[in-house]
Amino acid sequence: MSHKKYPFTLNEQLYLRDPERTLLGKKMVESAITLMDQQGFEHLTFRKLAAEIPSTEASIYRYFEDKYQLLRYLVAWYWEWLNYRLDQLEHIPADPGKRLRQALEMLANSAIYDPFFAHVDEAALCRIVVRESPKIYLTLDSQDNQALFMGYEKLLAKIGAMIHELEPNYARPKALVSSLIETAHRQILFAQYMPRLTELKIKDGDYSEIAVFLEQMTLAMLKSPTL
Amino acid sequence: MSHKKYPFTLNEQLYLRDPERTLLGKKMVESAITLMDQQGFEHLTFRKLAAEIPSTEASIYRYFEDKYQLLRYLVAWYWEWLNYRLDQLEHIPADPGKRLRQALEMLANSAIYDPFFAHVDEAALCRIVVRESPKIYLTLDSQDNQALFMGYEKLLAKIGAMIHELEPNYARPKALVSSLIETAHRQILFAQYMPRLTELKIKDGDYSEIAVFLEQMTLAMLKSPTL
Amino acid sequence: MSHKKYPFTLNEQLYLRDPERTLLGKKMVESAITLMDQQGFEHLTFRKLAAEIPSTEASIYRYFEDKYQLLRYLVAWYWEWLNYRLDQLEHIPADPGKRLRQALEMLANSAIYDPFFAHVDEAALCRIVVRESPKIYLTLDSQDNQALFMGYEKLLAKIGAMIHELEPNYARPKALVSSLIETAHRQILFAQYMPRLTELKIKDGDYSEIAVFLEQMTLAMLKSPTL
Amino acid sequence: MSHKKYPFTLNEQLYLRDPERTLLGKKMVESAITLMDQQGFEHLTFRKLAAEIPSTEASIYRYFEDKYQLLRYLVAWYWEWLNYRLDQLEHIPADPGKRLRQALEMLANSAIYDPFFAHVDEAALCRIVVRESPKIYLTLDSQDNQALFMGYEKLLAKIGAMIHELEPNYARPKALVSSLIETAHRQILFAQYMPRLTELKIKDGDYSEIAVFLEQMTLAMLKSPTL
DNA sequence: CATGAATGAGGCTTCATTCAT
DNA sequence: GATGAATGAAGCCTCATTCAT
Repeated sequence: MSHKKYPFTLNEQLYLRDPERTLLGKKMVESAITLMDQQGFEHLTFRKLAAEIPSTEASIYRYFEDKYQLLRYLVAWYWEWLNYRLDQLEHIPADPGKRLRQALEMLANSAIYDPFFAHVDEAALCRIVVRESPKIYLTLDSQDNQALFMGYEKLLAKIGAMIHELEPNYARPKALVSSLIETAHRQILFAQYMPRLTELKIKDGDYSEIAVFLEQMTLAMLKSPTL
Repeated sequence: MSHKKYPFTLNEQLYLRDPERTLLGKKMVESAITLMDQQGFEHLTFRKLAAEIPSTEASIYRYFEDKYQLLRYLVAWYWEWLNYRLDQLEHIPADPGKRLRQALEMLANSAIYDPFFAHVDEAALCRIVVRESPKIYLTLDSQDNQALFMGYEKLLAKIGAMIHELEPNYARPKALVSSLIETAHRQILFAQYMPRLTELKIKDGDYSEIAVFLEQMTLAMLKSPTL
Repeated sequence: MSHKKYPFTLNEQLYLRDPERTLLGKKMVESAITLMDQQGFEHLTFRKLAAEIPSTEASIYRYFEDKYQLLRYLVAWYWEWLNYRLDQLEHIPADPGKRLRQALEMLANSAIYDPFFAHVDEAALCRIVVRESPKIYLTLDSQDNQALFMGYEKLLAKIGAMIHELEPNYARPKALVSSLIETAHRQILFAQYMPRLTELKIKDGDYSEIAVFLEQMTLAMLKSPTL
Repeated sequence: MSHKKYPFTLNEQLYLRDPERTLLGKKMVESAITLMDQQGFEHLTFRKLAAEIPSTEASIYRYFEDKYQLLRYLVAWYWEWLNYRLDQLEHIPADPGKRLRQALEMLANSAIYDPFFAHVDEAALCRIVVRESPKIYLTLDSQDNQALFMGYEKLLAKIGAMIHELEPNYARPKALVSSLIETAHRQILFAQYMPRLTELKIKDGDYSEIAVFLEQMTLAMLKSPTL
């Protein structure tokens, strides 16, 4: 397990000891996701995490400075994972419109389990990112900021490039793609927990209504004359 | 001050004693907004809040069960305030398109100070809503949920009705309006704190780029054939 | 109600304002018994009591200095009530042995509701006395002590006199009667909550096994040569 | 000290970390007994206990869940200690009557210091048991109950067996022995703090009057025909 | 490298009491 | 005489972190 090549790497600022390199570290990540998802980041403590693993608080301190670094690690992991999935798609040759549509579909499915990473519950991780990341944005110093949003920026760049292929003159690709990403997250959240705030539905793990909404928004914006 | 008619009322579930009815209560709201904005909800404690007012923890507990209820109060206040502002706009007779444009402009300006409520720093409150509300969504039982999102739903209904006037056949007004609201919040956040994630800029309190982006998105969606 | 002649009076040290003289006062006594029985004296507070009545903390302070005085009031009330019941029995002329037996039976039934005092749940009050009175014994200064145990001493004197009639030479009537009283309390407690500590049973409110045990103990002691 | 074999063990439900195994734990027990005896269980707090040791509240919480578990620990310790003392007596071969008399004498002396347990003030502990245990009886769920009263039950069984040797047909040995135990406690209490409730006296640590009273009660009951 | 133990600081909440009406 | 509001002090408990093994 620890010998399998890991398909992406995270900045060293995001941990003290790389949790992917030991079994104990992987359990930390796994349990941290479970606990944060269930109780919220605010109520996570190293004591509870240690009890869940089970291990000791002191052991966790060897891997992460504090729970904030652990959260940053998870959020950064999430963005890198989306990039990794996007890269997988690009192996498939296709016309620009189809590739963009696939990318949007992937965003709509951003809460879906990836068996390649056995110890990560991506659906739970996505909920964590949705809930907690706005808070991180406003707390960070620029150092941490860099490490965290490299993944987000790469994503904007890649999907922005697809847009450029389709509509070379579109003026605000980053604003559009970041809106698409955030809209995907929000509409998934609303569909699942506050159905009175949207008409979109998720039925039995089928996110196609979300995907269609994103596609519609994208196409409309690209055709629309920039005001 | 206490005789001035308050233009909207909040559900009784949102407090123990109505903070609008006493000077002490208003100070609580004012200081809570300041502290939450500066340190984040997680780091707010009634002890710190009491020190800021200044008063005592025990006094605050007479008004709010805990800091979670206080946060729910603030978020609900925010949505009711947006409704109130929207109602102000509607007094002005205008053609449907112009009224919708005014509504979107108001959303783009949702972080702007309203002198009518002297003790509320709306810009700070908006940041709080952006940062903390996703967390509330996932923590609530349905009781609290109701009280909290009545304001949000009313907003969707009102702007939805404007859309209906312009485009009676549009199929997903709630999904569209909730996306517009959330996009407004996000783009404001990105423009201010993570400028590498969007091209939109806010210059000297001028939110017009945000407003234009929202209008463009709206018009594009309404013209676009529903897929 | 407040005009009905009260059949016994309590020392003025036991209250600030006589609770028997107002409806509010009676509710205090009634609710205090309920709460102390259910949650224990330690967890009783004037706030909870006020909420139960319902009234305010400040009102209760008009009647009792603090919860300790309230407890002393209740315990003293209990002993006076037992005296009152004993006096009722003595109205019935009977032979000494029968009268003593009736007294013991009354002790065995000390947890039984007396409809004359509508606002007092004697069974609950008895549990309170059993649970809390040992604590009072060791906390009191002699002033309070006097007021509290007058009732207990009168009871010892009365039943001691009956014993004297039967067995004029018995040397330790107070030790015997106080043991009987305490044994009654304890065996009732054990029968109800810790049945593995005694063979005695209480079936459907029938305390006769307890009564028989007390009678047996009394008779045996009186016949036995004092060592 | 930690190597000396401890002559009895307490159920694991009665603590989080065994206080007998560390110096800090022993100090907790010692100081808890002192404070509870002086101020009463109700006024004991982990803060005060920590100050007395001296240590911190957090450290105490590693040993005991709360002060209720600490009280349960002490009460259970007390009953196990009586059993231990009874077992010591039984090493001495003797005729049944003499052994029973020795057992009763031990009960009458249940407040006497045992130098084997240097950190336990048994006289204080006995007062605590007398004052506080009735309260525990009525608060317990059955789980805790089991752990607490195993010691009491064992005591009843052992002394009950002695009675059986003397009077094989006696019908209610548990009721008798539990009454003897409780009478011992009560008469000691009365003799020391409320001398007007009993003729029995304790002079200079001489509990023989109590012992004689218990013996008399026992013999009388055993000779008495069961009603 | 991992663990068991300890603890200063601070979180959340309630209490007991008083004051003004 | 009764009530509503306010508050200093203290309750209970957990956290974040360090140290020694």
